[in-house]
This record gives sequence, C-alpha cells and structure tokens, in this order.
Amino acid sequence: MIQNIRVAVDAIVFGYQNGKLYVLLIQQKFGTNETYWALPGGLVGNDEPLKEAVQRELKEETNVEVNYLEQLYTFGDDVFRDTRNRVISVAYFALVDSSKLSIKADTDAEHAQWIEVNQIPNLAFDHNKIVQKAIERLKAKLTYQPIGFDLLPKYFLFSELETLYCTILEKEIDRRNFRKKILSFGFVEETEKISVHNTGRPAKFFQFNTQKYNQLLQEGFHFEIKFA
Amino acid sequence: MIQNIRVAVDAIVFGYQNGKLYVLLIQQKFGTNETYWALPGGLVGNDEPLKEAVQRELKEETNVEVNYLEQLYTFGDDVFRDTRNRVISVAYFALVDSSKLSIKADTDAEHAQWIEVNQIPNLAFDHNKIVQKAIERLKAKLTYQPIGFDLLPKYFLFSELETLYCTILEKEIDRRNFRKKILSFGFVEETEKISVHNTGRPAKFFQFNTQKYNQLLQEGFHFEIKFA
DNA sequence: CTATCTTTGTGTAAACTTTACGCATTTATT
DNA sequence: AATAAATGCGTAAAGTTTACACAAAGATAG
Repeated sequence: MIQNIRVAVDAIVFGYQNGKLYVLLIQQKFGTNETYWALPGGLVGNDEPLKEAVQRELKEETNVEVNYLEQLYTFGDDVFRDTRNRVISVAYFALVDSSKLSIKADTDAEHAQWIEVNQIPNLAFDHNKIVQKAIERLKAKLTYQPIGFDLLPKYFLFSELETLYCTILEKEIDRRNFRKKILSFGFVEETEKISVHNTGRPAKFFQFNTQKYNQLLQEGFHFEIKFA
Repeated sequence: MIQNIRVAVDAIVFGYQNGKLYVLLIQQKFGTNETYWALPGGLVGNDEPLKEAVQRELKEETNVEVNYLEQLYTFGDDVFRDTRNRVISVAYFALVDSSKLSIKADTDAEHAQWIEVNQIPNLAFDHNKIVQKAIERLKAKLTYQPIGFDLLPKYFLFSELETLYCTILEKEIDRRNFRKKILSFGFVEETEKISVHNTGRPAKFFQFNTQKYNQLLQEGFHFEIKFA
C-alpha cells in the first residue's frame, strides 16, 4: 500500500498594538466569487525543513518576518479535513513586534491582513481550532517565558508591558506589584530615553536585556508571573 | 512538482518501578547481523488519525496499552533522516503504570523491552534526540500536571510517589513538606488498605481521585509543585 | 502662576506559602 | 525490652504575594 498524505505548514502569527491582539490572516479566492479567510501556510517542499517552509510561506504570502517562531501542534486526526487529499498540518506559533503590523503590500501580500483576535471570521478547514490552541499557548507562555517582549518594540514603557499582559490574559493586574515583580528579575532595564505624551508624568523607556536573561537561565533562574 | 514525503508516528512510552524510570524500545533487525534499537512506531495509514496510528503500532510492536497519551513534537527538519525517502515523524509521549512493565511477549512483541533511561543505547535515526525531548517534557509536566499518578498503580504509598518525584526530577525533596503539599490539594485520598513491608511502620495506601481533580480544575485550581 | 488632571514612580503592612526541621508512632528484629 | 526503620504530624522562621497609599512630574485651564 502506498501512503498518500500531504504535509503542510500553517503559521499563527500574533501581533500587538494599543491594547489589542491581532492575528495575521490571508484572504483566498476559491472559484470566482467566494473568498475564504485562512492562516498563511502551504505545502512543504520535498527537501525543505518544516521551519524553513513556514518562513518561506510567510514571506511569500504576507511579506512578514517574525521575531519568534516555535512549533505549536500537528493537526492530523481530522482525516477528511480537505476533501480531495488527506493533509496533515504542522502549525507554528509566531510573534512579531508592533513595528511590523503595517504590512508592506508586496508581491502576493495584498490579501494579508491583521485581524483582531476577538473579530476572527470563519476560517478555512480547521483553522479556527488551530487559532484557539495558539491563543491558549500564548496565554500560558506569557506567564512562564518572557515572550511578551517579542510583541513590543525594542524600547517600551512599563505601562505598555502591563497593558499587554492585561489584554492577553484578560485580567486586571496591579500596576505597582507588576512593575516590582518584573524589575526584581533584573533583565528589564531602564534606559535614558524618556517618553513625552500629551498627558501625565513622562515615563522612562525600558528594554529587555537578552544577555542578562540567558545568564540568569544558566544560573537556574525560572521566569514566572502569576496573578490571581 | 509532486510532494513525496512519508508521515510516521513514534511513541516514547515511560514506565516507572522501584525508583527507576524506563522507556519502551524495540530491537529491529537490519539485514542479517545488525540489530538496531528504536522507538516503537511506523507509517500512518491513509485514512488513519495520527493518534490511532500510534496506538495501533504500540499494540502491534509491543502489546502495550497506555494510560496517558499526548502529542510531543513533530520532527521534520532533518531532511535526510532516512536515506531512501524523506520521513517526518510525529512523536507521541505516553505513560503506563508499573503493572504493565512486564510485557506479554505476544505476536511481534518479542523484541520490545523496557530500558532504564540512563542506559539507553544508540538508537536509529534521530530517536535519541526525541527521547531527550520527551524526558524534558516529563520533568516539566510532573510539576504542573498530576501525571505522576499515571506511572503508579491505582493504590500507592506516599513514599512511592515521593521517590518517583525524586527520581524523575533528580532532586532531593523533603518528605514531610511533599506530603503536606500533595494532601493540601485534596485529590489524593487515604484508603483503608495498609501495606506491610518487612521493615518500618506499616503505611496507608493512597489513591488519586480523578473526579475530585476535575472538579477542582473547573473551579480554577491549578496544580503545581515546586522544589528548589 | 497656581490649581487640577493624569500618569509615573516608590513604599509598606498584612496575609499567605514555602522551607527547614523535631519528634512521636508503629511495626519487625535482636 | 531495646533498637532500627519507615510513617505520620506539627511548628517556627524566611520568603512571596497581595492590597493599597501617596509623592512626583509634566500638561492644561483659569
């Protein structure tokens, strides 16, 4: 018996801006009239590593390069997901910072769009399920890995970091305890830069020190943020 | 271009007994003399869900039925893993309780064996890497999900649970604090049964109450055991 | 030019958890 | 009866988290 199964990759790319969480989707035409929303992705090349396939598809379909990329889950229990051929899909979870939220509408990227997570339409195949799983992963990871910083620009305000956590975790967090906790880790550093907004006391910009974080990891440090 | 990639599943099945952690491996013959150790697994059927494929292969090759099964990771970046054809492998992570550590040598199961994790030989393909990843997952999960109980018989002694944690996490844990912590959760219950061993005070058998655990989960409970 | 608004930045006391042990209890063995 | 080995219970000190109060810095309006 000859095995006849296709292998695809899909990407769930999250972006964050102004208290809102977005997912990168593409609009595809099926036939003449019908359009579908779907996750960026496609078939894997014969000699192409999975991770490279995701990056290639993202580049081709959306012209986005990600800050963070990890495998999420392989969806392959739905045997008749696609009616023509069996396809199993290796889904990847990715993050970009807000500077990339404006997609440069190159090549094929014209149908790519950032959609707010609570406004996601019906997607093709089992893509809604995949997005759901990705959101759960994002929520979980936020509390035990410092991935929140990959969703923010290099220099950010503490209030931005805090609002990001509140938005994604859908929780109220005490501003003062949050700041104390994060600063106690020692890998988020004050910079000289100062933000001047129209109202309130000017705030210092902070940055994530990757080197310091890695050093702490080696010393057995374990990142964790919990809020009841 | 036609895609020509095979899809396989592999299982990393852990078992525990008397302070030792084991992995289920199979011995395969290549040609006449050479034997290889490998993880149980094989190609997925055209209309077969991934999870069912793992269970089928396990049954066929080892005659073992698992207590716990979850997807681990999809290994597909090593393009020339197998020299003939590209194969991507969806690895599953599984647990059995000690009652199953004696394999009934049925059918094809004669070449299956439980090997202690720190005595694992060189395995076929990238299977050593896969096992390593599975051990990491096991260590991590032990601290945030009550999966330790799937490695023990229905009725177990506190000292067994404690030694299991010490063995797998490779840490010293204070016996008294461990007991207090676990009992405080409320889903590990004392039974009437009493163990009489050759030495020391007889100990009560305990059991995991799944129903109680699920109820707590619904109330927002989050399992966690940390030990510095 | 001072009062007010808004957001940032620092501190501190109470409640809760974790850690580190001490010791009594129950059996088998000498 | 004394000893050894493992179980079972308790408590004080150290550390963390939670809840909340208030000062500081700039913008704006009167």
